Amino acid sequence: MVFKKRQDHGFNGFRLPTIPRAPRSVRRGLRKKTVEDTQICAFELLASIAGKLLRESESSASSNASEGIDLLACGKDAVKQEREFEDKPFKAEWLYQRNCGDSSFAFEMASQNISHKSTLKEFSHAESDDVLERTSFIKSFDCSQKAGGDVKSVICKSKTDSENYSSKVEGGSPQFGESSDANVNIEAERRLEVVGLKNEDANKPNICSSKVPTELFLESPAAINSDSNVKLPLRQNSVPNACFPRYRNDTKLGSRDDDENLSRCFKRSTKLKAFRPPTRIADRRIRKLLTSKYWKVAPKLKDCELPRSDGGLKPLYCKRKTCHDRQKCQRDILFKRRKLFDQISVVTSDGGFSSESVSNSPEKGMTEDKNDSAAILHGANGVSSSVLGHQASFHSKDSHVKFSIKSFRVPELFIEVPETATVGSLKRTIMEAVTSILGSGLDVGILLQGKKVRDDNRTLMQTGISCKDNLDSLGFMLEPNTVQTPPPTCSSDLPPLLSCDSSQLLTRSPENLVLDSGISDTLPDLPLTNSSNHVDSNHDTVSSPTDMNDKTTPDTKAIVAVPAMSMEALAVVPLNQKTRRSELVQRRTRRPFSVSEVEALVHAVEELGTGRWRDVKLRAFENADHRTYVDLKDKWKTLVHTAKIAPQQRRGEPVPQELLDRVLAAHSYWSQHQAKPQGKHQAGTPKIMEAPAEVPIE
DNA sequence: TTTAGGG
DNA sequence: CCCTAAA
Repeated sequence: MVFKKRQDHGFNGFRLPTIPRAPRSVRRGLRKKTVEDTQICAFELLASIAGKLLRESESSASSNASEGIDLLACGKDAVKQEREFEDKPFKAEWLYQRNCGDSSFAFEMASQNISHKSTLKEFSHAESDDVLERTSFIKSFDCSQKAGGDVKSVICKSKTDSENYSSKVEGGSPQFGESSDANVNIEAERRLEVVGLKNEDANKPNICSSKVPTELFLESPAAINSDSNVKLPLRQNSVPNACFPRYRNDTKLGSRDDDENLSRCFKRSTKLKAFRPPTRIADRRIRKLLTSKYWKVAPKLKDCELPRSDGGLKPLYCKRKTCHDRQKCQRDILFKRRKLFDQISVVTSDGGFSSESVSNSPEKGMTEDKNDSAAILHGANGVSSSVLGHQASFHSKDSHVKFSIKSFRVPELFIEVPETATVGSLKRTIMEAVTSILGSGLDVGILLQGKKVRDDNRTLMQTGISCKDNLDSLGFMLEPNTVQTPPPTCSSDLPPLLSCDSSQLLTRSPENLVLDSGISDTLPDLPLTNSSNHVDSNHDTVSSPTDMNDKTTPDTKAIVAVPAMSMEALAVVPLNQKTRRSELVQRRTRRPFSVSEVEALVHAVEELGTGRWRDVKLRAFENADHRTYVDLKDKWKTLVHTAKIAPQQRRGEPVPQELLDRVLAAHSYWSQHQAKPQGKHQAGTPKIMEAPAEVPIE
């Protein structure tokens, strides 16, 4: 029977195509992509942060994103800005400098008036989880620069000492957190100054592949203590722990409430870090990360997945409370969650920073990475910091502690996305998350010998940071500022859609997929920061374009949004974000092929063969703009598959067996006559046709 | 832009 | 359907 039908169709269908191929130019209607998906590279991230800081410092005052960008621009001299943390006693100056040649990026930060006692809280590697927990609920991004992969390291020096110390700090982000009241002001003395940039290269052989290392140097006056007089020396050897045992458990001065909670959520994730491949290359862009492979991998690597997992939606990043809620919310079966784990770059001994995080980019894999990797392994935390042999002498009160930070680590960003989400949406989601984080503000955490120093009030001396030994192990971490992002009910972390509205998602309307909206909400209040998250919200999508509330924010966004590129790119980019968004977008709505379409497809393929999808499109789907040749090719693929499987296993609108038989026949035929044979086989070759006979003919 | 494949 | 590497 079947047979017959086939014949009926005649192998006519298989005749060589008579139709000359139409010029490709003909095609139209296919979807176009923009290449430039937003990608974030570490560098950008860093830049954005810097920009943000600037802005804040400047406060509303001015500037457009452009300023930030400008700073970044190559060749430009460093710009300094002071920033005051209103909340905080600190005043910091950031110096941004980036040279094209050096690709050095420096921050100069001076903190003044730090009168805080800080207590340390240790975290050991073992504890790393905790640390992570606290710090991150977000996966960290590498700040590595895209290109060469920059390594970032922190170098500490004490001015007094001629010697330089370079210590690398693993994730370095300083937290400015909570010190608020300090009784003591140590103003001048305490300030941290950011010292000029240095090229690693000069100092060291750059292990890092990165051509343009970014370094941050901080110089802090030796005297950390309120009393400049204080002596550091004794402690040098002592481990912070020993020194300040009592502090350990101390309350966190500024500590965030949230941290712990958050951390819990993420604990597991933290482990992942260890696994991370050292590879880092700045170049990589997040997007790559996004790729399915990574996703898949990541989970495996870790155990971390949240228990709640399957269900459904997951918040981009959770804060503790939200997590619970969300869990409840999760229902969707449809969606799978994916997690993205990014790690933060770790500073390698040589200073190379590793950003392994997302980057997959193997290309660069530098040897140096090993170090990094090791570090990573320890604790993703970045706890490990290799120390360059630096000697620090803090004897003098005057002495300033100098350090350069080559890389910042951003805490893990935990992202969950429905399976149905497209890569584009994923990208967007990440961007948003990043943006949001930035928006909400990053805190800088200080790690001393792998332990997180929590109390901001303590002087450097008190904490032992001034000690040379400690400097080596001094690290900074960038962590999301939990505090700022209050966990407003649900919305806070996750986009509402994801969290609760799974149903919508299910519907698969693309719009629903948009993650942003929720995210944006998340960002709270910081004037500057807040809306930033929206970066892309798409106009197309549901989310409201309200994105930017502030003008101030734009910069951040801009930076983030910008695909990682050369500095120039950064400079340029600022304006376009929205455009991008639209493009990144959602996956097209699903439009199952109707039987008639299948029939038309089969017929066209019978005549044209496989491998000429454009022609098939033109012939049979000329008017169906929503069917691209890629779609047709994919459909054919699925038809072939469908035809091979048991009918019971087929899903969706049933395709007449007759068509499936033709599919197999044509598939078989064309697979054997691959080339679109000029020779004419025409109707002939019944055998071939029959071959497919796998199909249950009878 | 198309093809060809993997996801 | 998406995303990409190759053509």
